Amino acid sequence: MKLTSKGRYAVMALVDLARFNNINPVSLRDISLRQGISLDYLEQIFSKLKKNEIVKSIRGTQGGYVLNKNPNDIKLTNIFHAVDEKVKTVQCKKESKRGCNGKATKCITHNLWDELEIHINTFFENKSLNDLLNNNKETRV
Amino acid sequence: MKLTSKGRYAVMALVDLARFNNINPVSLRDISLRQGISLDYLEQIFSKLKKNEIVKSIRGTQGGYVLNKNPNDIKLTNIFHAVDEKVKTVQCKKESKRGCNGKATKCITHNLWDELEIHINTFFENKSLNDLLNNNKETRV
DNA sequence: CTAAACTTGACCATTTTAGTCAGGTATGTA
DNA sequence: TACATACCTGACTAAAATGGTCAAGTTTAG
Repeated sequence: MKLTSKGRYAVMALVDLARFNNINPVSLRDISLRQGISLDYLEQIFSKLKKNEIVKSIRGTQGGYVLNKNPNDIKLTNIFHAVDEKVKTVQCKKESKRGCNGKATKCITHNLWDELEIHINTFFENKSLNDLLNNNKETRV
Repeated sequence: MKLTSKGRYAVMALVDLARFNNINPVSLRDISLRQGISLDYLEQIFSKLKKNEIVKSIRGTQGGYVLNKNPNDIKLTNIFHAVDEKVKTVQCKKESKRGCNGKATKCITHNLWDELEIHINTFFENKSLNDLLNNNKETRV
């Protein structure tokens, strides 16, 4: 069980973006340099963030990206959802007719995984981009 | 971010085992049939569970596996640890000298991933095999 | 009109996952 | 003692996911 780097990068990039958000659009090139993330990969990620209306793009010279919402209203759960980072514990949910493992009933640990998903998602829903900004200010050396 | 099936199977198999534990050793063959998990794969998993002293094996005809501890003392965290299912959010911890992404400092979201790991691990530490047994009894159809 | 920056989609090497396969070894029972 | 049952071990592998790169655009400020 691990987080993919797509999700990690998305959050890192958005925190970076949020820091400079008030002044100017931020170019992916800058984020790439500051955060050490490949430019091409960032483009894939921001394409998804834009589709999900988390950021807006401004084209042309001096263009870049800006947040499309208040940092307080951007929850981690929104970010992860945008880049297809989902908390998935059970496969069994797919086949709605049959239970898990092709049996007629739910697998004996089904409830557990449901609980776990809720537990993790709760964490993501309560954490906003703004929380991260503050947390980072406090603890930065 | 998802759970691997090795971890899921380990928990499923142990719940199955715990149900019949008081009477006789349970053969992997039976678990395989009841839970729809490949026998060969189960053997890999139980080899690890045994190394971690979660189960004991009894060889020969009528042999099988039994729990090595009270179901109350087997926490999910023990099971996952045994089968190498770990909650991993940050890569950055590996290179202790340098920070994340080869930079000198911690990445700006480092604290977040630490918090998340703790959040998830807490869940696993508080859940025992016994909890699962009871939970399953209540909700089974 | 040109350089900076966004946009899109195809492509790919590596790693992980989720097993299978092919051999064993130990032991209770007939 | 034979043999069936069940554990034991390690090598192997197909398929999927990951973590990107590459190429070829389009848009717009200056």
